[in-house]
Amino acid sequence: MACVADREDAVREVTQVYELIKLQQPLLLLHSPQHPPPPPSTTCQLAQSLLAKALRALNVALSVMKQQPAPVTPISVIKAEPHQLSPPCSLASAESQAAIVLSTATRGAKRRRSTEGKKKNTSSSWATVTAVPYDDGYEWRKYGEKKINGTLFTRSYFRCTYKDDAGCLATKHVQQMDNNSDPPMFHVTYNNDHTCNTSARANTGSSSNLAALLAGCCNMKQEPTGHAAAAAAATMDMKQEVQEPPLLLPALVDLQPSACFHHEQIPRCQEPLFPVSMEQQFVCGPFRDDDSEIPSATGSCISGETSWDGYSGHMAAAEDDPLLDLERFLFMDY
DNA sequence: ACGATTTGACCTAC
DNA sequence: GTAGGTCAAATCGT
Repeated sequence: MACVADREDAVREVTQVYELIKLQQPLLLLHSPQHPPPPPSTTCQLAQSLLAKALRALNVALSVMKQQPAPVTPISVIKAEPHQLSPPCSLASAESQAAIVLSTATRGAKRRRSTEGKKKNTSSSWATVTAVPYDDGYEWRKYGEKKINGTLFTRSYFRCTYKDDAGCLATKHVQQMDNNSDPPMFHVTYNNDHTCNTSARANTGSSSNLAALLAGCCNMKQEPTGHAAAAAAATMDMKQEVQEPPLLLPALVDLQPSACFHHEQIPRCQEPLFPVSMEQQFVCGPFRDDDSEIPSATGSCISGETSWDGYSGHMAAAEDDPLLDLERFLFMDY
């Protein structure tokens, strides 16, 4: 039986760190193109310190969260590796699905992409399970929809809006997993990194992730996320009044796992969080083949709501998974 | 009018 | 033949 006080403590700690990050953000100049950035070394030190604290707090919180019933909005992100893939979607429950990750690489082993220019990217493919598949920081244009065998819902295909302009080959497809979970979960598979913008942006796969932000800050390559969340949401029917998201981190208004962020609240940290390489570089240690969801969940922590849920979803999916693995993972570098 | 989405056809791999 | 992925004309929304 989970202790409510522990949970509240965990949430409180996360909140504090989050607020700290928010307060320190002007120093980080994560989104302040008007001001010249501080020296890279200072920036990186501060960023890493904050990130370490955030991860530690999140770890504590998530440790408690593990005791809770799986909330909603599970999100897991993983660099797809053929050997760690689950069998094609039992599509049974949201909990189990949270950890299910498929790759186009594996599918590619079964079949190759049909048209030219799309078959060479099996190495740049990753998948995520999320409740918010359409707001991942990039602009997508839908180019197809298909009913897939064994699925209840059609699969939607998207490609980068800037495919023509910048030759960006990034694509993704979104598959709703079932209608048993609330909110509904989507399996999103990404192919190809974005080449329509800076390398940092392309590598992260999401301009919104804190680690990506930190990376961009340290590398001084982070660009204003011009065509980010606003248009991403515009690609779908879940259109809300999405404006250019606030440049500063939003207040951590609600850490309750059962709550859902509105677009205005989402700190622009939807999935995919980033490819493995980025995550390894700035957040975590080496991945484990048998625990591949953990890094991704961690990577999403800073964003708030969705990460919590994602983590919980993962935990629910792997009940035997000891927290020690997570702690080892989180504190490896501290 | 322009851009985005829809949808059936087509292509390719298995 | 089947299934997944993409194309492109038609349609829709602004």
